[in-house]
Amino acid sequence: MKSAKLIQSTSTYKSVYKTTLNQSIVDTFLLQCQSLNEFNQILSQMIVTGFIKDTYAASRILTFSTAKSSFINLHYSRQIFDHIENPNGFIYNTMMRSYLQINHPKETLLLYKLMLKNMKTVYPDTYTYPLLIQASIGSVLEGKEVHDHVVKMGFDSDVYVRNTLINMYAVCGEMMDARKVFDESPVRDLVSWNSVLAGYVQMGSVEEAKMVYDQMPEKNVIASNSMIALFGRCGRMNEAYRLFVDMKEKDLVSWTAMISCYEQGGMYEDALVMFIEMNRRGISVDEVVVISVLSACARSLVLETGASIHGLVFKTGTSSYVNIHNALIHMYSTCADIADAEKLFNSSSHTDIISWNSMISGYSKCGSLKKAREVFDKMPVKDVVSWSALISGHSQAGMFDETIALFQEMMLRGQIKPDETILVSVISACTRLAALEQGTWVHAYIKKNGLEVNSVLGTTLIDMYMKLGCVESAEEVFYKMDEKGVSSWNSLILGLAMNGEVEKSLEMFSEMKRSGVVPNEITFVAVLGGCRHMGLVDEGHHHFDSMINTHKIEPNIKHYGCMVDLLGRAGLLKEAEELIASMPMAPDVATWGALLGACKKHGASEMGERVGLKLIELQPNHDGFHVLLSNIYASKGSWENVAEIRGTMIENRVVKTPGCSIIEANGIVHEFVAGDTGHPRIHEIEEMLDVITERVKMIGYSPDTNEVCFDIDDEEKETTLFRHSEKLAIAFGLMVMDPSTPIRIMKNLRICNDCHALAKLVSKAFDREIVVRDRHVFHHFRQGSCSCMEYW
DNA sequence: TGCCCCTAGC
Repeated sequence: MKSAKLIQSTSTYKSVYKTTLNQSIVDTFLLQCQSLNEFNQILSQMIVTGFIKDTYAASRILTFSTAKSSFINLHYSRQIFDHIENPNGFIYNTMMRSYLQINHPKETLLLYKLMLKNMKTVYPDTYTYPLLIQASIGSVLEGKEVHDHVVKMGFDSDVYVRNTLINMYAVCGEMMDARKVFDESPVRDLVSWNSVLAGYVQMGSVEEAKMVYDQMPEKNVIASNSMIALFGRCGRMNEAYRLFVDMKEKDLVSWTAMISCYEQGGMYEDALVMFIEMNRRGISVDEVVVISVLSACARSLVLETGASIHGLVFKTGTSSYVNIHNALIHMYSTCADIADAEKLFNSSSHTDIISWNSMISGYSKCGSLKKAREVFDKMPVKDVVSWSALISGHSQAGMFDETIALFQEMMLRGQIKPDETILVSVISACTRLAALEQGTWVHAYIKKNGLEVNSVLGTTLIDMYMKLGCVESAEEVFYKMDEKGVSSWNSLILGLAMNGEVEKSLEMFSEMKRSGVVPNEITFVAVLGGCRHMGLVDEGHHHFDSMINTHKIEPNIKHYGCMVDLLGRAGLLKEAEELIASMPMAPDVATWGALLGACKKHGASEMGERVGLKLIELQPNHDGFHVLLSNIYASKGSWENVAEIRGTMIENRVVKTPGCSIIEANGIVHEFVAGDTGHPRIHEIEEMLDVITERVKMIGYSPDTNEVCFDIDDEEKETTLFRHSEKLAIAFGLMVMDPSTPIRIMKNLRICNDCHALAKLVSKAFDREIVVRDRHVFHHFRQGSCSCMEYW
């Protein structure tokens, strides 16, 4: 009865055997069986003759069918299983193992339930529980349940069962439980030791792993290889190497582990030397080691070695492996040998997406974005890496508009979800373009889709919000981050200081130290920069000293630059000049430039002249220094000297960088250049400027004409001043933007005294918040005052 | 009939 359905599918074969079946005939037949047809012949015969009722025969046919997954699918095997009248433990185990092998652990567990239901005729044995334990990997709860059954049924003394339990807990990251099973084991074999060791290795718990390894009664190659890899991952190269040298029997994997340790630790030369030594000793190479060593070549940009490895793998015939082929293309394109990359790429069948992606990133790295796009367009199937290579390629080439356009194209097509690399590229492009709306959209997308904001992505978001003047949003990102790296803190500290919240910035610096994150040299650039904004001379000195003495960080030229600027702005010009003289390295243009700025601010025209002339000598084509020096002369009315500077500027072909401000209004970015008359709404803007002037003059504005360095009369000076790009942008913002939205402006140069004074008064007279980011710092203008407290 | 099995990547 039970066999009716199965016979149907096998009925065409019923007359093959006339003789009665026995095990020896079945065995002979199975030995030759190579297709489903042949299999069905014997199976139908077994059913018809009733030989299938023989438990041993049934187990043989089921074992055979589960082993031949190439022509018998598991569903069919299950049908056979269901037709076996008195399946024993062995038959259950075989079926359960098959489900496990095709990754259907749930079916394995269901079969166990069936087994328990039929407990009168069949019992789980020591072979059943390892299978069940493996089937419950992925759910600790299920694993514990199975563990309970093991104890209840009395199988917990079996070494196989215990070892599988150790492995299960270790894989699930439950090392306490793994360790408990291990410690309580009456018998421990090599597998027990290796399993518990593998758990610690996977967790990266190097001390625990080391302890287990040292206690092992006999050290096997696999355990030693794992330890080498673990030491490497933790950056403990010396220990990895010592272990490697001390190993009595090294195999190919030991060499590979050591080489990839070096490769991943950035010690590319050591990796290559080790590979050469391996070859010299005549140890054969495999795919894994070749890929590792090619990666070392790519990362260290040593094309020649890479090419000689190419020669070697060509000889051994491994170059035809797809993975090696791809690694070669990657190596050539990364080393900017795009011609050889192309040659290999064109010689392949183009079926592998990885080689296409390598070509895209190769062209991107060489700056051939057009070619990268061509390859991209020709690709039959694109994955997230293809988009990532193209998008980050454009971002790295400074093509920010294109970066965002590509991202929009990708989102529009809707097939690929962006990964973290893409998001980081797009967010930094938004930062550079001051495209806050677009950036905020990306952030909203991340939140909406519940994407993980890891340290890098979070830091990029903080950086964006801070550089676009949205302090609260930046802080929100920071507090929601799970893992805060030193760069996350740096972005926060730097951003707060940049936005005029220096006190908070310094508080965060203390908080950072309290939370155990070790500050690095960038942290101190941020901290000293904060002190500089507020003119906190004593505090600046204190942090500068603690950097050297407490944190053992050698000050670099940027730290000195900050200190010079801090002292100079505070009017301590002599002290600043002395600090420059005490620097262990040659002061750079920025350092002298800071001093020159300070001279201008404090009207120290004698020192200013000296420093200015020195700077012009150091960098004759820099526009800013000429302008600064010229301003120093202009402010004391030395028009002859001003004219002289203008002469040198013409002689040195210095072109004054025009001031340029951008403002994003209603999703569109508008650009204004000083003296601009090109904007389509320029007449309205000019009318608005008149309105502004009238209103602010009533509350005490008078143009600060000292800023204009040319010898022209005061009325004309005033007109020139009113063509400054930020004023045009402010007027435009007042015209078109909703009063509830702050007017955000990005300027390429520093904001001038006059524009600063005007912006303060506008914020009061028009009751509007204005945010101007200049080259150095943010100015949040609210109700007549500015967050920079007049330090900029 | 079984448990552990290390090394690589756009």
